[in-house]
Amino acid sequence: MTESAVLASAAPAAACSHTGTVARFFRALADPTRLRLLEFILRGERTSADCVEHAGISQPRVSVHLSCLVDCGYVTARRNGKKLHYSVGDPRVADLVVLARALAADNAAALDCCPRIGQE
Amino acid sequence: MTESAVLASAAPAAACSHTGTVARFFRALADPTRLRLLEFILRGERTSADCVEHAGISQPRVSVHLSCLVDCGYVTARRNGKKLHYSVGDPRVADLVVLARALAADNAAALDCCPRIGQE
DNA sequence: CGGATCTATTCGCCTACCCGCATAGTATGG
DNA sequence: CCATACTATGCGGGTAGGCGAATAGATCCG
Repeated sequence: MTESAVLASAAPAAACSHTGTVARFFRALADPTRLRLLEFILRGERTSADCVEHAGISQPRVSVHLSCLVDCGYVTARRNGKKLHYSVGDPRVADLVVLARALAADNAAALDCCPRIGQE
Repeated sequence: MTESAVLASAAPAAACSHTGTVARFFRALADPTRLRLLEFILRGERTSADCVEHAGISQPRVSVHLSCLVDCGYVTARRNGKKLHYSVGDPRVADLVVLARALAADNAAALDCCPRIGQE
């Protein structure tokens, strides 16, 4: 790792990450299937098989969604034998979801009528 | 308004809003243009003209995005003379954005490489 | 090694949604 | 009231990203 790379990763860069990156971060939660999976994993470590059963869609689709959640830093994967186990390490993820749920609940009526966003 | 409707709006329904609704809520922030507008308004009350200039897209498009943010409960509109002024009333909105920015910053590298989500 | 699981990738299709442009609607001030 | 901002809607086109189905790749156990 170069010196500048070390500095870059050490610096939080927090104040100024690009808006596009943050939008992509939100996009990961903007799909009902992924959000459902994340909240499922939030309640405890889950295997892929657990997730497939819970999501009610094909294994390949679930694999893609879980990869996405991992890439975006929401969950981490741990291999144990043949199986992968997924869990949420960062407690801020739960905070984010709880906060969003509270806000969404307070605006559910208007939200459900917003014609600019698909009906489900 | 019916009695049951009154009860429904009085009850927070907080604990159990449907996942689809929350996903729709996130979807509003999943677009870079809308997120950019929200963060702009978060820094102070803005007119539509301010927003058009800041966003760099056409007035009709900005109008649609602002309507979406209003519908989803992120911002409120106030008319003063001919102009509409937009602002963020609920402080939790700022909390949500700050929290998401912090998480996104800590995963920026992986996020930018996630092939499941478009490159911008 | 070889078969049995478990997980990831590719393909084609289809819908959601963003954009610019043109136009319609609405509130205010003279 | 009417002209003039200001704001919202409709349309056509393009791209992102969701889905199922088929298949390829990994990993472990005997």
